[in-house]
Amino acid sequence: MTNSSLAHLQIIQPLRSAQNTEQVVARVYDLIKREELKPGDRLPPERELAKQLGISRPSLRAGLSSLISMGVLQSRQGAGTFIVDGPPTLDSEPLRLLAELHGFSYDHMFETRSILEVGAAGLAAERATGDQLATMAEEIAEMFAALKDPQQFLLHDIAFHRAVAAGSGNPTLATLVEMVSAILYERRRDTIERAHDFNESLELHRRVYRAIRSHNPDEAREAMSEHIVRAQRAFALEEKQQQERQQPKDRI
Amino acid sequence: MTNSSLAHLQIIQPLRSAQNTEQVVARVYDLIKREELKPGDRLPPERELAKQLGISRPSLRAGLSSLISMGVLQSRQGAGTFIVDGPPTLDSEPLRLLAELHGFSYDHMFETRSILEVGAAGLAAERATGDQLATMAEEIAEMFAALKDPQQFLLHDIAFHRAVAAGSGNPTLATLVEMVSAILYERRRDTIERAHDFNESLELHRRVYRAIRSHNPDEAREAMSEHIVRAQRAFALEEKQQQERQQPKDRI
DNA sequence: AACTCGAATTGGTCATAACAATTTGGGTTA
DNA sequence: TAACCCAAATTGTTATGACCAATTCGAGTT
Repeated sequence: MTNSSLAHLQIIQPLRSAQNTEQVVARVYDLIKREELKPGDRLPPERELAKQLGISRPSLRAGLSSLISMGVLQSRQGAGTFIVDGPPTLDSEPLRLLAELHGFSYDHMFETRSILEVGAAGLAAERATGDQLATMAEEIAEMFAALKDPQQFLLHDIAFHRAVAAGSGNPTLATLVEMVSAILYERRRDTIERAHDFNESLELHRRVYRAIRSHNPDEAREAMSEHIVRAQRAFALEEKQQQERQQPKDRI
Repeated sequence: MTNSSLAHLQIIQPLRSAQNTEQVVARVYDLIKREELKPGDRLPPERELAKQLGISRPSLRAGLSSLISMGVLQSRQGAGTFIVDGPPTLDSEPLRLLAELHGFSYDHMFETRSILEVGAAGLAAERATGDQLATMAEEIAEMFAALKDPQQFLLHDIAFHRAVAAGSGNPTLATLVEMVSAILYERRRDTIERAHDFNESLELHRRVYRAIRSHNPDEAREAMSEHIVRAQRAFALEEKQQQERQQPKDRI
């Protein structure tokens, strides 16, 4: 609270990036909006884009770099720069950095994830399409097949939750779910090892699925809430095991 | 669904930005983590940072540009580059671009905002500190004082919601609330004009506040939910008026 | 003691060049 | 003819160096 009392009343800071960077972002924004480009398409080469905008290539690259780190673009040396395709799979860097900067804890992330996913499950119970339900069922089947393979199980776990988020029919919500989950999943991928009770996890997923399929929002919310509480416990356990494995090493 | 079936199973793409950009991000991340730098501090000059990392200035700038657009850093020509201070007031650019890219609608954003803020209100009812409650009360008083001034009213409206989000005791959640709200508020700042019933809005805010103060999570959630539904209606109305004002002009 | 102004600092931009990975197309070969 | 291979073109990646613009800060002046 050292700021002036007006500082935190601002809605959005007027101009944070350099002028040229803003220009590049606006230009890409424009290309997308005019529908000259759609996800998967290739941007004009840097040299040409720079000429179009009347700026130098290093400046252009600063702008593109922003868009890449925000997960809007993706570059492949020799091939080109592309508009990111597929579902809104946001790169989690922004949140990860903010997390570090402000000392977010995993507990807070789980709490947030719970709020988002419980909401998504409720909406999915009202709106999920047949295709989306089929995807959920399919991923559950894959999870069952992967009971002995933690890494594989985790992948289908993710896919299931993604399907639920998509089933909410709300892309904004789905994107936020993705952002928060990505950090947690990535962490978990490193710690997950031995199979604690995946059967229980599978059963909880099934319960969520059944509730959504039978269009019961309250039950879907309740089931998802319960599921995430358990997931958080499993996560905490893995963290603890991880620490115990590392501690002796560090001590020597 | 044109991708291979494995593509959307990836958790996080391994390396999206250029190598040097990654290096810069990692370096700043590191400086923050080692607590050599804290919010508000100034980064070493670009020329020196570039030398430290053994990369060129343009490359360094591409990295810094990413961090600036993610709201982690802020540059002032002649002064230096600083770590953003204050509450996690995330620049909304990332979401705004994704919104454009995937065609998010305002309705979806409101729905998402509702899920987030209802959750935040519930948590705030359990955890809000005396200071945070005082801030909420203060902002409501300011809103009352600004009943005739839409722009001013909106600012204190924002501040109130920010206080509730802070009261949740969950910075992750608060940041997401900020991201989604920023887009909606910014849009509203442009359309808000004549005072439709601000008294009703004020009363709804009071109801939320009372519920939080009396530590009643269910009532807080219910009140916030109701409030946002009304806000969405007001927003839609303003959008409609805005269109009606513009349409005749465009037609001539 | 207050003010002014210019030099130093620092971010913002540009031009050019060289490098690395991918793509593409022509030529070769089976 | 079809498959393969290699070299040239394309395109992103990085570096060097220079100059501009805004801010900062201190020496000099009033």
